[in-house]
Amino acid sequence: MDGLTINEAAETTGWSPRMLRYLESVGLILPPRTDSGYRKFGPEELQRLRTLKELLARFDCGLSDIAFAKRMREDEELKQAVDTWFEAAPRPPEGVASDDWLRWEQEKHQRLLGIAA
Amino acid sequence: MDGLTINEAAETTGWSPRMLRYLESVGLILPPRTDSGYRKFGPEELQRLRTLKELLARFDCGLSDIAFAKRMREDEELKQAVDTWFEAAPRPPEGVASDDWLRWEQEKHQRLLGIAA
DNA sequence: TGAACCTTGACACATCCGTGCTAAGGTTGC
DNA sequence: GCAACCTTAGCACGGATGTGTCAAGGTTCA
Repeated sequence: MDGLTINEAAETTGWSPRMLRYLESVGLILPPRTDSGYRKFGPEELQRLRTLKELLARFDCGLSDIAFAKRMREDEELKQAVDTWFEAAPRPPEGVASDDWLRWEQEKHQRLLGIAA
Repeated sequence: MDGLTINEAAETTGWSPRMLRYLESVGLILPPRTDSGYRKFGPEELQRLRTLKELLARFDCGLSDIAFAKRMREDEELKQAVDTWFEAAPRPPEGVASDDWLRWEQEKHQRLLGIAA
C-alpha cells in the first residue's frame, strides 16, 4: 500500500485515529481509499494534518472555524454576503446624508441577501 | 436621545435584548453609549442587526462563524495561515516531483506558521 | 486460519454556544 | 419620589463540538 494506514498516520501526526475519521467527516481532510475501503494517508495528507494542528493551536481556533472558512472559499455567495455585512461600516462615510447612505446600504444588502440573489 | 434604547431596538429588529448584549460581547455590533452608559442604537446599528439576522438564517451559520470571519478580516496573519492551508492542494500539481513539491509546501507553511513569522 | 489490522455505527462525556431568566443597583422623567 | 427603564453579573439549560471507547463485521497476510 502506498501511504500509511489510519493508525500509522495517527502515530506520526499526533491526531487520534478517531479524529482522523472526524476530520474526514467534516470535509477537512479527505484521504483516498484502497479498493477495499481502507484510508490511505500519503505525504500530502500527513503534511496537511500536521499544519492543521499547528494552525488550530497557534491561533486558538476550532475545527468548525476552519470548516466555515472552507465554506466561504467554496460558496462565493456566502463570502459576498459576509464581506458585505462587514463592509457596512458602523458609521456612515462623511459627506453623505445619513438617510441616503442608509437607503444605499439597504439596497446593497437586498441585492446580496434577497431571495432573488 | 438620538437612537433607540436596547428594548426598542430589540422590538424593531427581532433580536432579544439579551442577544443584543451578547452580540456586543462578541464584538459583532458595538452601539455607542450615552454619558450614563445606556446603549444607543442608531439606524446603522438597526440595519446591521437586521441584515445579520438574514445572513445567519439564509446561510444557516452561527455567530461564532461570523466572529471567526471577523477575526480573519482583522488578523492578516490568521487569514494568510488559513488561506495557505487550503491552498496546499490535496494532490501536487502535475509535472512536479512529489518530493520537491512536498518540501516546498513544508517551507511555505513554516514561513507562515513558524514562530518567527 | 487466526491475529492484527481496517471499516461504520453508536453511546458517552466535557466543553462551548446561544439564549432566557433573575438579582442588585444606577438613570430617566413625570 | 416612584415607575419604568437601563446597567452588569450570574445561573441554567438545550444543542452542537470534539473526543474516547466499544461493538459487529470485513481485509490482510504470515
